[in-house]
Amino acid sequence: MAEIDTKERLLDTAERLFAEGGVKETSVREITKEAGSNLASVNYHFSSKYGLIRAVIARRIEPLNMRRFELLDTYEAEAGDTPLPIERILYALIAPSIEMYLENPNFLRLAGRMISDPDKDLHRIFASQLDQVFLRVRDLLMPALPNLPESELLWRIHFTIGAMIHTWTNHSDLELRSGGICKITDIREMVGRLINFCEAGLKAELPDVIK
Amino acid sequence: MAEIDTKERLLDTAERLFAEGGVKETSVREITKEAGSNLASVNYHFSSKYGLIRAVIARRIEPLNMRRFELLDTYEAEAGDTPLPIERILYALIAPSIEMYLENPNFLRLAGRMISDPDKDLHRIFASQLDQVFLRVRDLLMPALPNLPESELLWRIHFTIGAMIHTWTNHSDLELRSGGICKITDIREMVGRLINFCEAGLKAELPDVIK
DNA sequence: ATTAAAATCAAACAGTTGTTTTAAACGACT
DNA sequence: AGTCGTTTAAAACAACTGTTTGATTTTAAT
Repeated sequence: MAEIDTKERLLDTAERLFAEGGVKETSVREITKEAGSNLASVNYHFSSKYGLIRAVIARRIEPLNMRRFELLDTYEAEAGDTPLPIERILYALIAPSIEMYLENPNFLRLAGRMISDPDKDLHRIFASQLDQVFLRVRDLLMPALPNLPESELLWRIHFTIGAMIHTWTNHSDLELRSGGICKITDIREMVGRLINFCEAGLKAELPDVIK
Repeated sequence: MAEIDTKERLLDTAERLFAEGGVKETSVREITKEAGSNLASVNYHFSSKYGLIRAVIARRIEPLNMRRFELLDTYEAEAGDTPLPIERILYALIAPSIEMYLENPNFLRLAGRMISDPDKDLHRIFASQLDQVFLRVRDLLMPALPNLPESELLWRIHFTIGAMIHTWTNHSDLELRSGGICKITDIREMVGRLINFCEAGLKAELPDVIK
């Protein structure tokens, strides 16, 4: 039988339903019904709904971050002692989500929403992952932007992440507003635009007030 | 008696609890208990919980958008036939939320979360407000950036809004990550940084690939 | 003071929630 | 064939949800 594991079927179904309808608003009954499993299966395999949520997240987010660090490691090895080009740092930060989007369009929307989730534990799961990336990106950007005060750099990284996350989560709004001109049929193109935008923002001249 | 209206007390309490704990996860019982009113008062004054949610939103979001348009109108009148400086357009887009934050720190976090709310009606309430601002900003930025293809401009506005919203919603994360270096004690300074970042992003050179 | 509308109250309603329980079925191994 | 741990099944549980009801109080105008 080519039938998939109940456990994995639950993960897939939950991921989709969570992304479409929200975590709190999706009931265990909906998930198990759609997954064709028994109501009790969620508690059996994941011990609670919360356990299922965490499993859905863990399955995707760790590989995503791994890929970012992989790319950064590679680029850093190539660069040797010279500072990494900003564009490459941004590529390593942003591009791995492309692959994730292509193989699973649901998760990024879910992730984007969870970053500002009111549930502190859920929020922390994502935030702690971003913490690591954030610090690594900071360390790499500092030599690339030596004239920038640290606080200013940190704010700019924050803005960059914001632009990235919002693009993940709300690109369908832009498609509406632009009358269909801006859609992510070519997601690579979109990432190119985003990197270009953020690179310019990171390199921006300091206004006299702050300087 | 200097006692406040039950209706308004419900709005205030709901706003705070929604922001802290989420809309779906905050029960009518919590709200009415904390507001010191009867359980039925929400249904009496707002006909349903959903009605209360909409009232909470409407009370803040309309003045916010009004202020944006006011500023843009003023600047446009001053500028006459010359294109508006990008910095001023961005100021009109971003700065009104400062005042809102100062007098009510809760709402912006709530708003930032609702923009990507899975409930389509709630999402639309915010999205439709942003639609108007988006189009106005587009019309003003086009003459200011005449060499930019429209699709590229639209994407960049989208990135700008993303940076703005994420900053509203998640600045407390940055405060943690920066070890307290970046906090919004001076929110005006933060807005200055954000405008500076986005202006550079909007003005960025087109890479050869897209050009 | 009387009257009618507006507001509040306690109580109950009907439905959904995540979780637990107990029994049955399955699959692999001796 | 029989025994073991693993998985699935149906049903019930206790708690919580938004909403409604009908009586009571408060408020304001005549």
